[in-house]
Amino acid sequence: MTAEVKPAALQLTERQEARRRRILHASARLASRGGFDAVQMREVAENSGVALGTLYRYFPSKVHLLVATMQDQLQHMHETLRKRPPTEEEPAARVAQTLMRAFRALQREPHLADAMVRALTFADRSVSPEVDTVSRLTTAIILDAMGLDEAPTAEQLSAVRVIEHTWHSALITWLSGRASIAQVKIDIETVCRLIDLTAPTPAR
Amino acid sequence: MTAEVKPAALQLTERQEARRRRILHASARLASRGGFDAVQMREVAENSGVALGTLYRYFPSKVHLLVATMQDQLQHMHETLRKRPPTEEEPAARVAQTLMRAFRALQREPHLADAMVRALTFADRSVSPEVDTVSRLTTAIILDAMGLDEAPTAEQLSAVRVIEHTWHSALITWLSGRASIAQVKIDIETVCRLIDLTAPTPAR
DNA sequence: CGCTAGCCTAGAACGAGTTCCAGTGACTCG
DNA sequence: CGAGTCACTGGAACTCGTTCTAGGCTAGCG
Repeated sequence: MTAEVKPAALQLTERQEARRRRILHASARLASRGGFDAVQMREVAENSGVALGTLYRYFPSKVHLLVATMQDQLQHMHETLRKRPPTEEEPAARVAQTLMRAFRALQREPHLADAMVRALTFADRSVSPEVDTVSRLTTAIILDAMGLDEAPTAEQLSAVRVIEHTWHSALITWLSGRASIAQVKIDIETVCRLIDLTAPTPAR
Repeated sequence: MTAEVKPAALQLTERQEARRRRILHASARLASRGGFDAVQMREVAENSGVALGTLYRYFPSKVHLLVATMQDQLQHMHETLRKRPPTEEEPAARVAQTLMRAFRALQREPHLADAMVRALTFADRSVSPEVDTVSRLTTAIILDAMGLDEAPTAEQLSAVRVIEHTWHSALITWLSGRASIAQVKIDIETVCRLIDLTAPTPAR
């Protein structure tokens, strides 16, 4: 990671950066209270001391705002995870361990997780760039966890994409109460087996 | 003292069943025009010759309506797929072939697919039973495609769940323009490898 | 110093999902 | 036959995301 890749924010002044932070903070706070529905644009604006129109200048829709919130949280998590890399040996186990850590972190703020994930999957084409950024962040977290020596192969990247798919979707089923935590764990462990399967030096 | 009954499936008169059909039909038609946003409750009501309040009696929210629409379409697809079972030999290939067929069918009505999938992933707890029905239908389609002789093992069921996760999430990335059709194909083929991996009598 | 350009604020206004209400018609039970 | 019940109708009303308008404040520039 070299420079800030904020697309919407080109050279913000300090006051503007502070506003942006206040908005994201208010968004996360409201989200952790009551999830997606609790993040109401008027309230976000009020809580961050900004006019409604200004909020919309910074984030052109509620989904944009929540996806940006997710970016923020993910960056946080990425750093945290980096500080304590997984203890397992095998790449598959390392990824599973990392994702379960992330999952436990989300469990602590289920409403926030709900808001962010719902926004992410509900996002339409107009939010694609931002969603893509989130996706790249997630990919980076997984690749980090794998602890590869060399660049990943195309096959491995496919496996990582599938793991991401499973991660998001499993999260949704858990958030909507249709899957238990144990089931999410099993699903993650199952999909992580793909990593062994696509290792360049097969241990099959 | 009459017990509260689920309005969906229990003891509808003929006129009511006809109304329900008209509503679902109007919903699908509007969805195939312009996706999620084009399905407007007032318009659905008008197009199916029903008052708005009545529409809400049958389907308590737009998401409920669209998930029910998906149920309907999935049932259709299940029958169609049954009539032409996959030609491949190996279970993994059979499932991949079946899902790609389903995918091509969705490509023909991308807006409809958009509306249904967005509704599905956006659904909150109040829609859990309906979403679960959709999930069971999908599971049935995949299990059918596998062409098992015996009941699936727990491991296989995990693999099927992961395939479902991947299916939904890959669909979303395609619908929001962040993945190409080729990429969806690769992801599906990748995840289907889990089937071989969890086969009770390993084919390799 | 005054002007113009932007960004910001307050608040009205609009659209679509959802809820509510008064009335109507049909069917059942007494 | 009469009364009550219940689904349906038409439409008003409410909420919240989003857009629009008018005016104010700041900054840079002549």
